[in-house]
Amino acid sequence: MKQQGLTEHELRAWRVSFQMLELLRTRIEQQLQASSGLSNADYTVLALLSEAPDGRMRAYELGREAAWEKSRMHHQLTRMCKRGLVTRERCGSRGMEAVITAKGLTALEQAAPSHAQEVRRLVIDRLTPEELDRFAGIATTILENLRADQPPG
Amino acid sequence: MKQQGLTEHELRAWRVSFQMLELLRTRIEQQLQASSGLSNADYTVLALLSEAPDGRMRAYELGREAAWEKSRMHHQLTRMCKRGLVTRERCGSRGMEAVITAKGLTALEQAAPSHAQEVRRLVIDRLTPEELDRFAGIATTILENLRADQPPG
DNA sequence: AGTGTTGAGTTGATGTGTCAACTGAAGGCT
DNA sequence: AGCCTTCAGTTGACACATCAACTCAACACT
Repeated sequence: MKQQGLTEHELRAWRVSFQMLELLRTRIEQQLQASSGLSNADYTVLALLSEAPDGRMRAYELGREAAWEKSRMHHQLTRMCKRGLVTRERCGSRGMEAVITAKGLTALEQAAPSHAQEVRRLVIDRLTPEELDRFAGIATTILENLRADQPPG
Repeated sequence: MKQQGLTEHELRAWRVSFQMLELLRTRIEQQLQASSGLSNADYTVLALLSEAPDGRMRAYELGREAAWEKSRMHHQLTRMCKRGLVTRERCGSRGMEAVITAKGLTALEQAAPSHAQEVRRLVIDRLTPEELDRFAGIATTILENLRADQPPG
């Protein structure tokens, strides 16, 4: 288990990448919050539900799709229930379904255009189509590796 | 202010990139936390301080370097003070300096190798040198744009 | 029947991040 | 002098994320 540090070059590449991630994340979050009162987490859940048949999905499926821990999803759904964006329904003996409400759907539809515009403004329009494709390709490579990887060997 | 939605292609590129970011962030965080008890935020602050002359830096400078809000930095330093990783010192009449402690430096040095190894394992070793450079280049482009951009017009 | 395991969901404690509102010194302006 | 603005820092409330521990039904095994 040798652990070689990073070279200067690699360290710089990593830091700029990581800081970009962080800053991009907070900007997207702020824009969403300010324009629609939804958090990124809210938006993710609403988008997943809105694309599912009947706007309903099992909690564990939501967790799998979003790559979230189950308790994170639980707390999130609790908060969203309180605000009337989704409801919970029993499903079989050991299951729970989340269902998007009319209010949730409205909120999503109201938030979507400016969210898309912000993504475009901050990322997509800054890159050539080739750069975007390369970026997505690299992201896919890393993501697949992350998914195939058990957290602490 | 027309707001064109994203194409299917762009949406997929965005989603895979965003999810990669999220998952990478949590994995790095977990590895750090498990191996050394430091959070990513702790590590960032300690790394910045350790590279500064005398291991000390003004709070607002730390905030600027890390691209954090001032209250985020304040809360973070408060928590780190409580754990003995840094101390605070008055600096002039309206200033505050954060100083890394021996304990903080030890924690950083102990955490660094396995952190670097994890970054290498999850990202750097998955990409060819050309891919890493392209990735860093794209990140730089986006980061510069983010920095030059006032949040909401 | 009894035992053990797995999987979905829940809970509470704690740590982390954001926002708005505040203090208090410095500096500018008339 | 008086007033205004800016800047660094502080505070408290709240939202969000993570972890460990728990419930309870389903399933497997003997």
